[in-house]
Amino acid sequence: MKHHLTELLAQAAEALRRRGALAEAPKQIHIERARKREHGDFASNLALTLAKAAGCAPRKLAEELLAELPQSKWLERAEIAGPGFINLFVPRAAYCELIDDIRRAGEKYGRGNSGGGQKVLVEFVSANPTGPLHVGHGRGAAYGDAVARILRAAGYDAATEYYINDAGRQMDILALSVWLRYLEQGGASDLQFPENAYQGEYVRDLAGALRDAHTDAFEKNAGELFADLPEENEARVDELISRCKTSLGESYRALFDHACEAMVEDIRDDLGEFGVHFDNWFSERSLLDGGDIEKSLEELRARGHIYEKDGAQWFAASAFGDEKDRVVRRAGGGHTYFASDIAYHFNKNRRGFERILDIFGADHHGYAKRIGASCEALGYPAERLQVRLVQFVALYRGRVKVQMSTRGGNFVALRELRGEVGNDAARFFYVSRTNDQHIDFDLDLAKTQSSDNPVYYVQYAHARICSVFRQEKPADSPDYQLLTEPKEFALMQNLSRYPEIVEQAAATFAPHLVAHYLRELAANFHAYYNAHPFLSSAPQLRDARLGLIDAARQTLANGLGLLGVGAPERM
RNA sequence: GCCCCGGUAGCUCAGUCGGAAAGAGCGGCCGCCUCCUAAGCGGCAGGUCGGAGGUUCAAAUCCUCUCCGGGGCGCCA
Repeated sequence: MKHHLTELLAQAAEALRRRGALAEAPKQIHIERARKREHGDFASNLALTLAKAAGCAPRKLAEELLAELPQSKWLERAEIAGPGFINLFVPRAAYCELIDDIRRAGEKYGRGNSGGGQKVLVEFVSANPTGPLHVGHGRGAAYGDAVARILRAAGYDAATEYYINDAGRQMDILALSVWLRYLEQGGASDLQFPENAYQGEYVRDLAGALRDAHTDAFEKNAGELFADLPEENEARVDELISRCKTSLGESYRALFDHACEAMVEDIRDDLGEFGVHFDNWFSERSLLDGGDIEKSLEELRARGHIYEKDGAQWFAASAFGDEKDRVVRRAGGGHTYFASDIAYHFNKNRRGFERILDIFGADHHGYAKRIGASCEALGYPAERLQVRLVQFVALYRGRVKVQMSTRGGNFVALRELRGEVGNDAARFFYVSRTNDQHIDFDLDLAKTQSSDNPVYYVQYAHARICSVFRQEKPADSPDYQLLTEPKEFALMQNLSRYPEIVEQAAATFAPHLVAHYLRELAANFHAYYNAHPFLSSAPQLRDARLGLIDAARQTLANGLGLLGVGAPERM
């Protein structure tokens, strides 16, 4: 509808240009939904923006545009208002036709092709598999998954991916933590579990599972393990890891893999229950094994962006907008985490994606620039990579802020949140705010007043319509011209906005637009429901009304689907 | 010190590629179930859009400065 009217204005402008009244056709025609009923359905400021260049008063120019406006079944009339706005009125018949369109399209209503089949890779969550996901990861999961669904609806070819950090020190610490718990459970008495190892209860579960699978294959004397350890906490853990590796020899790999695989499986299950399924799980270790790290660094070196200093190898990131240069290979040998990132994005670029979307937690915002710098240095277009940060989720119990730290084991798990408020409420809540807005989540409030959550309001609208249909099925093609109530018109108008919402949400990676839209649409329906009877009205009017709310039901279901939230038939 | 995000109604937030008289939910107050699910609806009250300049026919929206809050700045991952 919007596209069509924009096209009409473009044709009018083009006609003026041919006549010589305009020097050139407008680059972009801006048209928006009118806020007031008396301003029609759509309004354009075209005449105001062109007036200066045309050397002509805006209202006069608007008049000339109107004279050239082609006829269309979508356009009843156009008016000039205020300083020179062009207000466009869509005929009622067009809205009536729309109801049929929606019902015929079914779950396809709202899908568009603004994406043009572009291949997009959406990477999100990517939490270290060193512990269960917490509520912060949940936000990334809900956001990333909704973005991917919306992109697909808008005609993008979107693939989702989880990057597994299955290499590096944090994972060694997890393996060590599991091993120590294992020894503890085996009866080791003089064991001092380090405070900076992973404290969570799940580590004990992993140790228990390790014993179930391998009995006492990993038993060692704990006593000598703790002799003469360094004072400083981090150094002590590193020394313990080193002794663990020496002590276990070949079987360290089995310990490590056991811990890693169990954690990844736990994360996969957790996300699966949350309705988030990834197309691909990408292993960091595969970058090492497949030689991608060497290849990407070699490519950077060949392009002259790697230099040596203080015995380490540096990537000249500052030449590409980063604050400073970054180490990729340490003086002591071994590549940095950043080198893996370079290789990972090198790999992403080579897989043929036209756009690469990284969704990070706000604490990773520093990486955006350096990763972008590396992609550019490797010869890929800077605009291909886009990064969206998801701001923090602060948890409160009453007025007390809950401190979260994965290592301390003092975090609130996504699983716990899901259990308390439910998947639907959690998902809807997570995406109700823009990604760059902090969320303060009061767990007590979520538990005691869950009906305050707008998700129920929207779902209830859907369930109510289904309930009506259990008593009377909607007919196929009623006469929608019978729908003359203002509330009916408001509902139709809002239904017609849905494709625009999807398109805009995709263009700006903004699922919250869908959430807010659904709230409005549900409000339209509830108001209508209370004002006019459906079943008890005259047969023909009844059929028209049932058809209208069927279109509303479909749109609510489609929108909820984009957010990964269920559309229940009963509540 | 530098970088990122935010500051809009009592609270939580939309609106920010400039457009016509600032929007919603919650909370508060007043009403509505002999009738399709009251998890609902109708109405009322509530605003210097953090502050100051600037650009413009037009600024919550763009620019500059400034104040306040949150987060980030390792040869950690």
